[in-house]
Amino acid sequence: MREDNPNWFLRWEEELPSPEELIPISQTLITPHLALAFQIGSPNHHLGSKRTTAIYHQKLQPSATPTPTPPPMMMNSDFGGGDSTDLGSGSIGGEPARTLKRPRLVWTPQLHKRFVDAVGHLGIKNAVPKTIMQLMSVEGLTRENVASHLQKYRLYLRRMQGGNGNGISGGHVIVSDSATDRLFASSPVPVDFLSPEYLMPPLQHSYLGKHVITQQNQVVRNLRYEDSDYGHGDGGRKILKLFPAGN
DNA sequence: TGATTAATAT
DNA sequence: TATATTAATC
Repeated sequence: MREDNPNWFLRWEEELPSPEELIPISQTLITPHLALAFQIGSPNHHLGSKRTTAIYHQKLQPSATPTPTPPPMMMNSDFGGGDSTDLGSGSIGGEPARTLKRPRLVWTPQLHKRFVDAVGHLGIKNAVPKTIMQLMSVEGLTRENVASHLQKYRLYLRRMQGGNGNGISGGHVIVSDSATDRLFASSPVPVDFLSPEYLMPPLQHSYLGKHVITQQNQVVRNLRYEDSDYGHGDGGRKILKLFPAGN
């Protein structure tokens, strides 16, 4: 139990961007499937695609082919060197963003842990999508991904705080059995986020700065795309999966 | 401009 | 169901 150990939080606080947990990415992550998925200019009339908003630059396109042609990707894999995050930048090969859909992100426990760790290290004041995203330093992760996850995460915290059904208000341990909460419950909740000031009042300002990022950009994680039709074989949306370290 | 939230879409 | 997107608002 964590309540018993006054240092439990100190510990996980220190373990944040532990590179050990990150896998030294050094292999190609983009599979032919991926490439295909991205070329989804799609032989199939992408009718109904009202939103062309999702613009995803093709960094996987070695050749300058503005046209949706499925080139066997193969952007060399050895970017395991020191490239940290390029997806966020938006300009890779100088290729302007293409209008491609970003694969749906899967929040694996590992990824979520990173998220929680980042939040814990940032503190209330700085734990906003942008900074969280930056601290997480995961290639391909967008501010929106984080914002969306953060929204859900906050709802989770709130449920717990109020209900007190499973969570422990005063304490720090939160236990939930709801299938929905499994992911969230799997990681310790940053003390800052348990603060009533954070959960209750919609106050926008008035928080004084806490510590800011201690370690920054950890550099990439293992990234990989997977094929699977999420429930309904709908359009055939691809899923982006970030694998746990050591995998 | 970016963050938050709720609603809604996929 | 989980995640994405959008719109309204701060």
